[in-house]
Amino acid sequence: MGRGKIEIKRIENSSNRQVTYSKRRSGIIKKAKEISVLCDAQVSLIIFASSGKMHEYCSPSTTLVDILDKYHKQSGKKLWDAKHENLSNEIERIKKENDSMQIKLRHLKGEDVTSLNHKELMAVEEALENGLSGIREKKNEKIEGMRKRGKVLEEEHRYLQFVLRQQEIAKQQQEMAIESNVREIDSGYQRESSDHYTSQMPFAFRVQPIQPNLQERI
Amino acid sequence: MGRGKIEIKRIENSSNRQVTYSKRRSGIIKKAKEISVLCDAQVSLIIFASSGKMHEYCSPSTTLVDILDKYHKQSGKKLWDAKHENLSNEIERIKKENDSMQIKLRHLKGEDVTSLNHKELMAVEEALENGLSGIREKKNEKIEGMRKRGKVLEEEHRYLQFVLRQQEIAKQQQEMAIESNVREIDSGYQRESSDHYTSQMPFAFRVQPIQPNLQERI
DNA sequence: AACTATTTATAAGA
DNA sequence: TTCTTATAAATAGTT
Repeated sequence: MGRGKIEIKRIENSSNRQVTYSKRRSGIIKKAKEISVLCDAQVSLIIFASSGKMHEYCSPSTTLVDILDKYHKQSGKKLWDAKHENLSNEIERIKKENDSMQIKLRHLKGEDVTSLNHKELMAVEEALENGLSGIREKKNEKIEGMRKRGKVLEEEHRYLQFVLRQQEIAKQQQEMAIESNVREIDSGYQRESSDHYTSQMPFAFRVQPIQPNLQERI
Repeated sequence: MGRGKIEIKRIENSSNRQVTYSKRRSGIIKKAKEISVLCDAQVSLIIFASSGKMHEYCSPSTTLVDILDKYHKQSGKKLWDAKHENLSNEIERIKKENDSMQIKLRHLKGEDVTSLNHKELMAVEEALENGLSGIREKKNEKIEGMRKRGKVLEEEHRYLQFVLRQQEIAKQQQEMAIESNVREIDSGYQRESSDHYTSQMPFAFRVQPIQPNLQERI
């Protein structure tokens, strides 16, 4: 279409080729826009000149990624590399896993069980019973543990009170001893008294009386 | 270019649009071929009709992947990576969902509950109890349903036996009647006997005795 | 799917 | 390059 007909073969004259490229490029992009609008089509057009310069057109209703995604689905050709495919597969796999877990959870909540047959109902019931007995066992263990720890705390409390009392007594005795020294008289009372209190200390606390990390196990 | 000028806007008439699409599609693909050959250009053209059908053209000297690779390098736009990132994010999201469900399921099975505090234990226990009572309710409903259907079947069974017996009796009576006719004597026995059996038929079965769609409700 | 009157694209020239 | 214009090509409406 022009002053003369041309054969469709490479234009050897470089500047002619350049001019024709420029003209036809804008022509084809115009056509792409038109078919997009007129016919509700989604078009992706990418053109590289031999110089390496790129031009593109993409329908306004979509994106290149979107079109390539569709292309991928329809043609089956792998554009996205193996890595991509793997990711897609993994998503598929995880989604399935997800769905089945969701169903299980629902069943365990007693939802959506109308579709289950008797055998399946029994299985769910058994699972719930097992779970419940397990949970109750654990709970009881905890309660028992707390009870025991309560006792231990009580004993520790008693021990601490004992130590405190002992320290107070020691202090008093020291003061008394100082008084004695000041007066430079009397002795034999101090040691006897100390022995008395030490023998009152519960045996269990003479080695490592305080439980470490007590809080963390509650 | 045609019998009349057209405005470049969506063609509302569906079949017109379809025809125009077809014509212009081949036109634009021809143009793509021509610019490829004439100007040594590399062209990728992907068109989706609104119907979803795809057509593509790619210069013979290259491939779509190649062009997209170049596109990627020149435009700096991430085609691959964006897609890749999206997929990765989705996997991440779904995995998290997955994990939390898995933990819930474990807890409901009574596993891994050591890490739970007392309040959480109580919550799990309550969920199990609720589920269990729900399941048991459903199960009992089913059992009750089965019991009822069992009764219906029993009654039907009795009815069928009754009908069968009645038919046998009728047959016998017919035979007796024939014998009577042959001998040309006796009468008054037949009718009495028939009335006797009809009165034995359970009242409930005199209208619509058989339940329809019995299987479907099991 | 073919036809054809027109419009549109563009090759060559300025 | 860009503009012009003669002509080829594309295509809208029709059959």
